[in-house]
This record gives sequence, structure tokens and C-alpha cells, in this order.
Amino acid sequence: MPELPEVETIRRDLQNLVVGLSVESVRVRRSDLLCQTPPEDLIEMLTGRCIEDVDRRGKNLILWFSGAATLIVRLHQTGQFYVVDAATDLPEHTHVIFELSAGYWLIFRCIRCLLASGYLELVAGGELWKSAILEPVGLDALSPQFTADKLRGFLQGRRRLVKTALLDQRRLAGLGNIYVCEGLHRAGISPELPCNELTHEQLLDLHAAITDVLSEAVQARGTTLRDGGYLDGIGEPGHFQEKLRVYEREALGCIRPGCGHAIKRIKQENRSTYYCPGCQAR
DNA sequence: AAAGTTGCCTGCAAGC
DNA sequence: TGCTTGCAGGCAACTT
Repeated sequence: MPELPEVETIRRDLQNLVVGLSVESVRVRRSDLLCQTPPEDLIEMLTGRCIEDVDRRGKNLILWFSGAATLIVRLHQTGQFYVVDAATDLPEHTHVIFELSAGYWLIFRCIRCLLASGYLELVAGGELWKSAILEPVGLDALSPQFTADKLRGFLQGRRRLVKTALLDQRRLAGLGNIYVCEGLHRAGISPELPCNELTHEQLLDLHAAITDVLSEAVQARGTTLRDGGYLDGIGEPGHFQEKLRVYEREALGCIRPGCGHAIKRIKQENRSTYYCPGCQAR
């Protein structure tokens, strides 16, 4: 389930592997996964172009091609985007294939295609503000501009629960279920606390916790859960699952020294929240 | 009244 | 076989 650290890992891998290579051909097997992009446009605009840079905003990848063509890739829940050797047997659910120079293929896979509004979007002329995928995406959580003050601005005065508010990509972009749960646990804040009841201290702690957990997860190359949904830029799993403190640890003991409470799992807005009732009491 | 918020439902496929 | 799970868009139903 790629969130910011997973997408950042893929970005770095692709930066190393495919920048400087050119697109020899594009195969689109499922055009319904494209967002506002006819498949023939994708093929025509990218064939022969060189990949110049790989960028990221929130959970979205941005590939810059020569001629200012830009490809936005949103992995959503089960999307994968990685490099394989040319002419290997393509895995199931491979929906778009970019055949590159130097004997590589860059493939887009998606097991559960849940997103009716599309996963890949071509934007011509580098006019990223026209992207339907990026339009609602807020401030990137790893950006230096993300300060404790900004976090306060996002959460202040809202009655919404802090857990669900942090999942909203329109304000702060990049956090998903895993890192919101982990961040709240590190900050010792109950997921059931309404935003407008956060103290100044708690906001500072939460900002530090979010920043820390994201950068540690990038160091560990992201989280691959039991479902194996996330793979990095060469199709390998990450390692941060070994360092999770609450996520998917229901009924196990809290690892904070001296705590020992059993991790609980609750439903908030129909999504699982994991937390420690000891360190995250209301 | 308009703008901002919140809650409910939907879609795919995997794994019980 | 049938039920549950998960992410974000779309929209309805609120609140201010």
C-alpha cells in the first residue's frame, strides 16, 4: 500500500535506473486506467522521448520527459511501478509497459483497480497545474515547508478526529493509514482526539513524530505488509514492516518500555486504526 | 445563502 | 461459495 516513503523509494530507484533512458515503445493493455489521457496520446507523446527526471508529490510520482511531457503515476492501493529486464515474462495484472533503451522495461501493475478516475495521466508542456491527479494534492509531508505551524493550520479549529484529518491528502499529502497510526503512537496522541482539542505541545510532538517516522521509513525502503502490495523500483519489498510499533500488531504488547498494554484495533470512518490504549490514552 | 465539513457508498480482487 | 478488507472519489446531508 504505497504511501509517501514507498513512493519516495520508487522515485529514488527510478532516478538511478531510468533517467537518461529513452522510450522505445509504449503498450497500453488497459486504457481505462488512464486519467484524462487517450491511450494513443500516451503512445504518441512518449515514444522516442527521454526520461529526464523523476519527481514526487505526496503519494504521486512525476516523470519528466524530453519535450516537457510529464507522466503522473498514482499507485493508489495496489499499484506497482518497477523496472524489469526486457522480454521477461510479464507478471499478471501488468497493464502498461514502457519499453526503454538499454534493455529495460518499466511496467505498471495494479492488482485491484479500485480507482475509477485513473492511475496514469499525461500532461503536455510541463503544465502540472492542469493535472487532475495532482490538483487536489496538498503540501508534501517531507517538504521543508512542512512545519509545526503548517500542521497547526491544517488541524486548528476542526472537530474532525485527528486520525481521519491526517489522511486527507488535500492539506498534508503523503500520509496513509500506516504512517498516521505510527505517527500518532510516537506522539502519544489518541486517534480519537478531535483536532480542536490538540494542545500546542501535542502539535509539536505530532509534527516531529510524522517527520521522524517518514524519514525512518524511507531509510528502510518502505513498508511491505503481508499482502505484498508494495514493491520498490526493482520489484523488491521494503523493510519498515519490521519496525512498525502498532500497525497490524493488534493484541500484541506495546513495545514502548514500561508500557506493555495490548495494541487495539478500532474502526474509524470504516478504516482500521491501530493504537496503544496505554500511551495514547485520551 | 454559500462555503466548508462530514458521512455513506462504490469499485476489484485476494484471502479466508 | 460468499463475506470481509482496503483507498479515495463523488455526492448527499449536514453545520456555520
